[in-house]
Amino acid sequence: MILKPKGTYDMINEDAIKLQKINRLFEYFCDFYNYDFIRTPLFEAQDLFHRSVGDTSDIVTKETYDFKDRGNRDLTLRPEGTAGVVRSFIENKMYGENLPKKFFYNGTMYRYERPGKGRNRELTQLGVEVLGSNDPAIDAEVISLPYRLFEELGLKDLNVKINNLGSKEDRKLYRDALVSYLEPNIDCLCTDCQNRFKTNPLRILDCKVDRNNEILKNAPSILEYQSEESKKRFKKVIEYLELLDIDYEIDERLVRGLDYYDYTVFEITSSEEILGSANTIAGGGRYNHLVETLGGPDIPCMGFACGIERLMLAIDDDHFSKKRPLDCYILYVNEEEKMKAISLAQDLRISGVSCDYDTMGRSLKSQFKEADRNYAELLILLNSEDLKKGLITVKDNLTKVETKIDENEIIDYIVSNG
RNA sequence: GCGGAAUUGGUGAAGUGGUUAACACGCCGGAUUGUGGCUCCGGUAUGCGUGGGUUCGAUCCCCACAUUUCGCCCCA
Repeated sequence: MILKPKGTYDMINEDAIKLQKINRLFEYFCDFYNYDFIRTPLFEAQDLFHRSVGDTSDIVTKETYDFKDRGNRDLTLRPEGTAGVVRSFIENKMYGENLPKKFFYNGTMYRYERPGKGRNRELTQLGVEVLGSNDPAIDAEVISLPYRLFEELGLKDLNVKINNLGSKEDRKLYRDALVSYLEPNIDCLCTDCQNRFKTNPLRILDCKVDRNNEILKNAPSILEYQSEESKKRFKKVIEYLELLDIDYEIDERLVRGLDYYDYTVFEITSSEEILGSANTIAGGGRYNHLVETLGGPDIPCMGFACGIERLMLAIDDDHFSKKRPLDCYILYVNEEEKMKAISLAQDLRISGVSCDYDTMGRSLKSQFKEADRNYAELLILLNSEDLKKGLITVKDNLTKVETKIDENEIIDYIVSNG
């Protein structure tokens, strides 16, 4: 037997229904926020991710699916969605059009990592990117959209953590201060942190091992190393968030693992009880220099991404995994009735009525069961005797009331009762 | 990438070094020969993850691998 590749997932039954509902709700939200759908390739030039996500992040150093195609090109299955959208923005010269561009996307991402709860090699993300506006109102909007979405989905223990990484210059100042603070004590930190000290010292801040280490607790705060302008900007973001009634928590040690972020970064977490350590379901931030880094003009951007598999774990099954009901189910026994069932089904479907009938040679008794499994609201009982008189029996599956309808009026009857 | 645990049908699971591997759910058929959901009866043919090894004989013991899962790392 051929099995699915490690870390991949078949979305079937309740999961498939849940996935569809999430997608529909997300698109519905995006309409109201005025975001347009964008679809970019599943694979891109390898270089794109090295230059955007950053060479020190784990995602790029050891988690990408890299391959050469038959033309010997170096390609990578996308590990995240932002880089592709930015590439498309630049390549299609959208910076010359009306800004901002507000996009939403939805698709699979690929990261070669050890699978576990809320961690897959093929993961599905939905997200938005706003390109062209540096208004703090956009920061607040991009945080509020997923927040409202999650509220609507009934997620428990929602928590928004937000931080300000400041500008590149701010960050360089802080980085130097942090390095000189940590240097004398570096031996007291865990081995991972000692490595991070060389590659990406800011990441030491949200190390879980050293989380409660006194050295880190007393480390200088990034918020103190920022220009007045950065601070003012962050204050505005907070002010707008409060205006939107979003509960947030400032976490000055929130850093995030992708190199392209500056200014606002945020994460939304849900119940740790359900999700364990993988309880970050959405994250994002501002990336004001990525467009320039990738060869475009100086265009400020902001976005978020949400891991759908984690979101699905966090959603209560009861409300979102019910199969949609069928308008009617047609029951028959002999071939004459079956012919009628087939043509009637066709007519009903064309008239906008969902319906189905048995194709497994089931007994009448079993057809009733099948109708219930499909949550059929009306049962159409075909009977040769009645058909000769031009009559068809319709049974309401809730009240169990049967009505004999003239064959010629059956469509109208069902449409008007549906 | 590192450490732990697990793997028996469509599903949930019991079990044993030796004929036909329980039980339950589900599904199908019948009783009710064309009006179901209850009840009763019967059926349920790719079943002990894969490959080796020990043994007269392995689903059971040993080894390896795979997959799943928990924790670490990282991220969504």
